[in-house]
Amino acid sequence: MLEAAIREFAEKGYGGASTNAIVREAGISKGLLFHYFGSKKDLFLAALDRCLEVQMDYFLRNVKTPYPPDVIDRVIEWGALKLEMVYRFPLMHRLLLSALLETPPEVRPEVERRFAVVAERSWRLFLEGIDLSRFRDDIDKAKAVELLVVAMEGLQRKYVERYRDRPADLIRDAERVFAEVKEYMEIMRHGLYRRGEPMASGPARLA
Amino acid sequence: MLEAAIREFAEKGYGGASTNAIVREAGISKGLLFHYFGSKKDLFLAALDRCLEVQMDYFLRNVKTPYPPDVIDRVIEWGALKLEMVYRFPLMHRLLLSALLETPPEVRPEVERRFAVVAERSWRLFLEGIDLSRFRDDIDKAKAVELLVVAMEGLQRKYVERYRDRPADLIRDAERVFAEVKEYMEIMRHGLYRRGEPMASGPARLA
Amino acid sequence: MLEAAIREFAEKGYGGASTNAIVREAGISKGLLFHYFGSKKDLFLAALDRCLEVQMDYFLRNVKTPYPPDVIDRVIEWGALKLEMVYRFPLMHRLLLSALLETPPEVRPEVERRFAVVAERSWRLFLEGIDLSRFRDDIDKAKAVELLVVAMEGLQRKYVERYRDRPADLIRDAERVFAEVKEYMEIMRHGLYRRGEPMASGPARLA
Amino acid sequence: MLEAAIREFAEKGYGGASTNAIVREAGISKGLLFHYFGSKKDLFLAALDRCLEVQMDYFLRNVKTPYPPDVIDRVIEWGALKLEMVYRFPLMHRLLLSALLETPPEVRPEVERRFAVVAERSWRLFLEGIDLSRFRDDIDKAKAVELLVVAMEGLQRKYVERYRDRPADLIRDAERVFAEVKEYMEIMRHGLYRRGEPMASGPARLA
DNA sequence: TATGAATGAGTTTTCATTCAT
DNA sequence: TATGAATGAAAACTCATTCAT
Repeated sequence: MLEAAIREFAEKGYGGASTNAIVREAGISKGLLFHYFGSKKDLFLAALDRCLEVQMDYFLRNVKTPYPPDVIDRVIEWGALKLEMVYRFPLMHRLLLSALLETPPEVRPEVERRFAVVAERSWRLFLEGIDLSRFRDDIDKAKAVELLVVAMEGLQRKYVERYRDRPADLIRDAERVFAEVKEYMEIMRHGLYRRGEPMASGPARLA
Repeated sequence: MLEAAIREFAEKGYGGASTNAIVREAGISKGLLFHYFGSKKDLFLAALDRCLEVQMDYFLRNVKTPYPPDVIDRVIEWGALKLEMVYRFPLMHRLLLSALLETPPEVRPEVERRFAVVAERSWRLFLEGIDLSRFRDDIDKAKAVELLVVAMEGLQRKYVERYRDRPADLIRDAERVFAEVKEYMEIMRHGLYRRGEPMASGPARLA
Repeated sequence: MLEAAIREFAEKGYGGASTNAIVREAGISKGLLFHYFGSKKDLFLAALDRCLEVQMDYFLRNVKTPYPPDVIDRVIEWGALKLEMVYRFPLMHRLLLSALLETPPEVRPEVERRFAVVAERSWRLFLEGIDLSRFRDDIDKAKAVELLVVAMEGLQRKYVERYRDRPADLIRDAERVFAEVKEYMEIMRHGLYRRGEPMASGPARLA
Repeated sequence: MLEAAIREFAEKGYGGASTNAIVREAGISKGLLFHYFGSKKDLFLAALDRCLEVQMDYFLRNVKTPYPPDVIDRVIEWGALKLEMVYRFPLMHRLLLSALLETPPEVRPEVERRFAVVAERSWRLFLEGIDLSRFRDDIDKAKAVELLVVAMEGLQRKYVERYRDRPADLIRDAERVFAEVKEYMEIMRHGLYRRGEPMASGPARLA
C-alpha cells in the first residue's frame, strides 16, 4: 500500500501523483487510503518516512563493521554502499530527490525537518571514530573531509546519471565502477595525505 | 507570461503545476495561453527552453574572457559564476532541477534532448583551450578534470543547501564563500599538480 | 442556473444540497458552476442574495402606494402581501428559512449580515410615514407596534403551516384568509386604539 | 451518544450531518452506532424523539401547578417557561426547528407524525381547565386565544433572535424580559377583556 | 455488545483544453 | 491576437453502511 504510493510519488512527484492511481495500483478502496492516512499530504509524508527508514536500515545492516577508521577508506566504502542503494531502491531514491526539490509549500517544512534529522544522524555516524591523522598538516581537516564527501557524492551522481536508462548495466559493471571510484579517491588521497605513510588501508586499520 | 509559467513549474513541478494558476498569475486569458502554446507540455518545454537560454546567455555575457587557461582557475571561476546564477535565477534553477527528475514519460524525451545539447555545448566550452599540462604525470588527466568538476559541483550544492532559506545572506557572504571555494580548490591543486611549479594562476597563464 | 440552486438548497438545506444535483437540474457542466461561483458556499450566498432581492423587488412592485398611514391598516396589507409571497415563491421562502437556522458555521456570518441589512431596510420602510396617533395614550407605542407585527407574523406562520401540504388551497381560500386576518387585527385594533375614533382606514388615510 | 447526534443534527441539519462526525464526537465506533440505530434516518428519529421527550418532561416538571386558569396568565407563564427551555436546551431547540423544515422526503412523514402528536397533546394541555370567561362578549373566543398564543410565540422568537449570539445575557436579563413579556400581554389583556373586571390573576383564579 | 477495517458511490473542487466571438 | 464561457474527466476527499472478529 505504501509501496504503491512510493512508486507513484517517485514517478510523478508530489503534485503530479494521483491518489486514484495509488489505490488502483494497491488494489484497495479510496476510502481505506484516507481512512489510514487522512490526506494526500500525510500519505506522502508516510511514504517519505518509509523511504528514509528503509534506506537507513539497509545501510546499517550492510555497512561493514567495524567501520574503516581511515577517512578515505570510509568514504570509498560508504560511497559504494550508497551507490548500491540507489540501484537497490531506485523508486525510493527518486522519491527522496523529488521530495527535496519540488514539494509544495504546504509540505515543505515537514519534509525539511525529516531530512535534517536524517542528515544530522548520518553525519554523526560518519564521523564516529574516524581517523583524520594522516591529512597533511597544512590542510584544514574539516575542509578536507568535506571535499572528500562532496567529491564522492558527485561521483555517485555521475554514475547515476550515466546509468540512468540502463540500471542493469551498473550491476554488471559494478566492479569496474568500484575500481574507478577507488582510483578517483586515491588521487584525492595522494593530494591530502602526508608523504611516506602507508597508503593502503589494511595496516592503518590495525594501527 | 512565460515568467508566470516558469514560477509555477518551478514551485510545483510539471504534474503539480496548474495552467489555471499560470493564467491567473500572468493576468491573461485561458484561451491565449493555449493559442500560443497549444498544450501544457509545449508550454513547459517553452519555459524550459527559456531557462536554458537565459542561463546560457547570462553565463556567456558574464564569464571573464579570455577564459583562464589553467583548469583549476577555470573551475573556480566558472563554478563561482554558476553559483551566482543559482541565486540570480532561483526559479529557473529549480525548474531545471525538477525537469531533470520528475518529468512524466510524455515529456521526458524532449527534455533530455535539450539537456544533452546544452551539456555537450557546456562541456566543449569548458575544455576549449584548457591547460592540463600541470597535472602530475602519474595522474589520469581526464579523471582529474572530472574530479575537479565533480567537487566544484558538490561545493555549489553545499552552499545552495546552506543558504536555501536565506538567499540574501549568500550575497552578503559572497566574498567569503568565494574565498572558501578557492581554498577547497587549492587543496585539490596541491594534490593534483606537480610540485615546484608556480601555484598562482597569473604567471601560469603567461607561461 | 441559480434557480436550480435555489430549489436544491431549499429542499435539502445547505449541508444536504448537492452541487451534482444542481448541475444536473440546471443542465450545465460541473466546471461551469464553479467557474461562476467558485465554491458551494459562494453559490449558496448568491442564491440567498437572489432570494432576498427577488422578494424585496416583488414587495416593492406590488405594495399599494401610498402606503396606508394607519399602522394597523399597514400591518394588514403588508402582512397579506407577505403571505402571498410565501406562496408565490415557496422555494425562496424555504431557502430563507433554512438559511436562518441551519447554516454551518463557515457560512453563518455572511448569511447573518445579509439578513441584518434586509431586516433593517424593511423596518425603516415599515415605519416610513406611519401614523401611530390613534393608539391609546396609556400604551407604549413602540411595544404596541411590535405586538402588531409579531402577531401578524405569527398569523402568517399559522396559515403557512395550515396550508403547507396543499398550497393551491390557500389561493382558493385567499379571500377568506384575508378576511380572517383582518378580523384578528380588528380585535387588536379594538384593544390598542382610543375609543370613539373612526375605525375605518379610509378617512384616516386622507387625514 | 444521542447527545453527540443531537448536536450534529442541530448544527448541520439532517443532510449536512455526518455519522462520522457523530461517532468521533461520541467516542464510539462506527459499528456500534449502526448496531444500535440501523441507519442515519433511524438515528435522526431517535434523536428527535429524545428532544421531544426531554422538552415535554422538562415542561411538565417545571410548569407551575395548578395551571393558571386565566388564559392570559397561562400564556404568560407557559410562554416564559418555553422561552427558558430554548436556552436550557439550545441544541434540541435547533434540532426541532430544523426537523420541521429541512427534512428530506424519506424522513418527512415520520417527523410530521411525531410533531403532530406532540402538538395535539400540548394544545389539549393548554386548554385544560382554562378560563375564557373574561373575554369581551363581542369577541370570537377561539380567535382571541389564537391571537394570544401567536403573539406570545412571536415574542419568544423576538427574544431568541435578539439574544442569539449571547445566550448568557438572556439569563442575566431574564427578569426584565419576563416583565416586558407581561407588559405586552397586559396590553393584549386590556383589549381582549371586559372592562371593570379585576385584572390581576389571583382573585380571578378563585372566581 | 463492541470494534474498526473496508467499501464504493458520493461529495466538492480543479484540471487541461476547446470554441464561438 | 485575445477573450472567457463552457466542458467533462479527473482530482482529493467524505459518505453511510457492512462485516468479520
